[in-house]
Amino acid sequence: MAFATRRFAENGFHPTSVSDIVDGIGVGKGVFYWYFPSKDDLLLEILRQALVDLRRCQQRALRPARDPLEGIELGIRATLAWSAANPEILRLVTFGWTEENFATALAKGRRIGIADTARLVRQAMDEGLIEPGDATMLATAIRGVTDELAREFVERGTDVDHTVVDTAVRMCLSGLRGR
Amino acid sequence: MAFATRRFAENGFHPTSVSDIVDGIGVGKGVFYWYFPSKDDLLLEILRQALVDLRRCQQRALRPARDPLEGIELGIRATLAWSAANPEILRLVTFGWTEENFATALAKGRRIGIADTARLVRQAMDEGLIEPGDATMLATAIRGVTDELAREFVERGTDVDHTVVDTAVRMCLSGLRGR
DNA sequence: TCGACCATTGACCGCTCGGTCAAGGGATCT
DNA sequence: AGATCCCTTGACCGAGCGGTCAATGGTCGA
Repeated sequence: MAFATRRFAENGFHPTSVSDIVDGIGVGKGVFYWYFPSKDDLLLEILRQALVDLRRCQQRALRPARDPLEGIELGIRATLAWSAANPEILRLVTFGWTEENFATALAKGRRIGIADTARLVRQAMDEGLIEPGDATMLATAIRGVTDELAREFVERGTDVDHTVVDTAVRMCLSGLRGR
Repeated sequence: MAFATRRFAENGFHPTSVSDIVDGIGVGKGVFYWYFPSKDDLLLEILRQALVDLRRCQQRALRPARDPLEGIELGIRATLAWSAANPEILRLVTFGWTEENFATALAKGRRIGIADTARLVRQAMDEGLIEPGDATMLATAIRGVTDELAREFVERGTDVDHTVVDTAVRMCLSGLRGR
């Protein structure tokens, strides 16, 4: 799976053949189909595991938060750190959105992620930390900032340094606090 | 090109064959290769035209702006309106990022778009409307908000109503104005 | 020592793909 | 009428794909 992830990310999913993968790791083709029912299922499995891993990272990261806004901040930082550490996965996710059977799996993960954030946003509203509003939409916007910055810096090959992370955090938090 | 755009968006680029396209519009295969050197070039051409069209829309939209921040706002609104009007293109763009020869074309368009925004941000800094900072990075974050919200609503099939646009605008502007 | 069984091999299959090209309209000009 | 040129056709091609499977190690319990 690690090797396939790398190849898919470098070459694209369709242009990378099953033969490429098995030849690359020096095994026969049969062994691939012994462990995976199809090439599509391989990618699905890679995506599923990645989403689970990301969410676990986020949850672990925001545990020490003392209030919802700090939780959001820690979540953003964790997401960016994870993205920086898994650039290949990001490319696969991007591709996944362009074909239906992968997109449905991703949509599930995204709904979950946004719901996680929205819960924190709603808490912040309840505690009077920010003005009331559509929590889900705000959570979507936050995801937008983090996703795009992550994508940008993965692409540029730059390490995600503090400046970027701080920008993302500041934009999201002051965006939440409203005009 | 219109038909191919639709098919690519629905089915994915690789799963849609040239035969699908020419059969779909009722012409022979030869006529395709008379007008396009290859299937890849067709997609490249679609993307190139789309990026040009988007930029033209943005430029036209922000002409009546009286100050840089208003320019940014009008640009965001124009981008979201265009995205809502061209959902298929958005899918193709997403796919394009996953394969190198399309990604390079897109990267060029993105650099241009971010530079356009960054110029406005820098102007706003010079005029003292917002605090100084890294204009390009802020422009990147703005693009993140708009892209993601656009993608979200295109996907949900919902029309982009005023609430969404206003949220995007508010997040970006108050994000710019800083803490 | 000998099956039983899990894991592995890679030649092979049918199929579809992107791309080619000889042949054939059908305007337009001479 | 004939020649020229532009556009169009669709049968055809080699290549490479995802996926199969009979054959074959290699390991371990009896």
